Amino acid sequence: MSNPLTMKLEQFTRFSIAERARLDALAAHPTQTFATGQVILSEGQKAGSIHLVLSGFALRSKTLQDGSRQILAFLIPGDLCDIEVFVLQGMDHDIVAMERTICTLIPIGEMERLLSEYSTLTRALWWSTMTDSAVLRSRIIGQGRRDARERMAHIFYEVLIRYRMIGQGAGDGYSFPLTQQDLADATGMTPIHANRTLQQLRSEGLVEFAIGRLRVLDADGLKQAARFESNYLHLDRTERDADVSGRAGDLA
Amino acid sequence: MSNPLTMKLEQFTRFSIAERARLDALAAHPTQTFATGQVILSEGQKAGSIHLVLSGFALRSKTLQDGSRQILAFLIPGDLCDIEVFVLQGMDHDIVAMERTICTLIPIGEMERLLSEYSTLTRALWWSTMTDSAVLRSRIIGQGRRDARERMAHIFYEVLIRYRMIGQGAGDGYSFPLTQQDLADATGMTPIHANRTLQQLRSEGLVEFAIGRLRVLDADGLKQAARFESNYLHLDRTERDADVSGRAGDLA
DNA sequence: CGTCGGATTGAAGATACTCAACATGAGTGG
DNA sequence: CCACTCATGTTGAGTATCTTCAATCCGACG
Repeated sequence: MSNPLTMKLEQFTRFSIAERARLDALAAHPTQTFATGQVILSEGQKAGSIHLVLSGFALRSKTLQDGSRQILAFLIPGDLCDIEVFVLQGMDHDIVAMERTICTLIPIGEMERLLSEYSTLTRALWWSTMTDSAVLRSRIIGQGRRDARERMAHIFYEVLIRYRMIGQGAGDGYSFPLTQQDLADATGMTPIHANRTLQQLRSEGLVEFAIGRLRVLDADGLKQAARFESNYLHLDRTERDADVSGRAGDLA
Repeated sequence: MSNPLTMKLEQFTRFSIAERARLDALAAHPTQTFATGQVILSEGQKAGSIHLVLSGFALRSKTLQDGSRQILAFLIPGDLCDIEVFVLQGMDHDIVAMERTICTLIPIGEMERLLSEYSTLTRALWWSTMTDSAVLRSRIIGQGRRDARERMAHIFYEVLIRYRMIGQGAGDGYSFPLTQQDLADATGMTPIHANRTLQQLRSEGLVEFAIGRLRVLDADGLKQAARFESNYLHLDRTERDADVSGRAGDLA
């Protein structure tokens, strides 16, 4: 079966049989399972292997000296936690599992071999890191120029799209195991204000946010509320997000 | 003479004579000069060559439909505007020159050859994009968890450090050709509030901000005011920022 | 049944925004 | 040389958004 990384990268490239097999084989490596709340990688750490999320949900977070925390990104299946190890000396933030999360550990050497062997893969991975950067930029725009409601809607919508990229989130919502406190740390507000903002989105009939799960009731409305601009995700081969209510099946 | 890209990358790697020569030779390519305010690359555009800033000052900016603008990053000599062209279909934001700015245009093919030829360079460039991401993340932290004064101080300090990485900014401040409107767009405030925040930093004796030029009067104070955390820049070979008042000369 | 983490509500206060006026300086045309 | 415009910077006053500090509620779990 196709691993979620393959699925994600296929948004961008069409792989040969050999490349695809090689990529899928990554999931065969030994895995490590992390419990809810467990730290996958902590600031300063430099692991000997690269962590690929196979299933579950994790996030990048940074805690400042005064205790305030900022959530930087969400990691869903198919995301690499730390390709940075290739070149940087250590993590500059933490990665924490928000539900039972399984990672494949890819030895650095193995990854290096893979990259030198298949230049298509190198490009695909590069694409992946570039779109990650684009997501970071879009979040800066959000924090700088969007109000609380728009920011929260934007996060919900972005995660929805990303789930759909790996062929999930079509049914009744998707796994989004955050507390309102976490949500506040992601959007840069206080938990109180996050609560009220959430209530607003609920009352507008856009989303339902039960603990651990988000259900998008009105995707178009949510997109509008977020003032979402689609182009930054650089989806080459997909329908983009014109039809989010649509079929997950034909992404593969 | 060494081009600013070489200088920057040497923060991370030590190059062989051949590699260094090859890298320096990039500056020999045809250049293009942009006037103040001129758009170097605009959203949606996909140029046939990669733009490397040789001298001047530019920024990445994104204008939303409602006219509000967010400045995403500053580009100083040694920065690449659009390595993304390798893998993405086009720019998702604009790049604008803020003073007379000279770019080398490196044909994509040439860059590809360079990368396949010298794996050290590939790594070094990878390091560069990774640190760029780290800067983006730090800005998210800023927008989310720092107040106006801290945000502005942070931007000033970050640019100071980055200038020092390329061996500049030691004397009486550095080129920072922004209006208060631009500063507001970078920090996510209104120009009025940017003005007042700036006045505060001035009255505290931390900086002087004449038009087009920033002078840091009290680097340590500024760092403190920004609640700056040094590690995210991943400076391997330099003194980091322990001694910002110090000597630019021995960076090379 | 009590405790505990999360969610929710209220009210007061701070930070940052809006709107509007005014100052300053560079550049332009009469 | 002066009047004019225009972009930038500055200041004031009123307002909105978001925060702080409480208190309360609720369901899960021992």
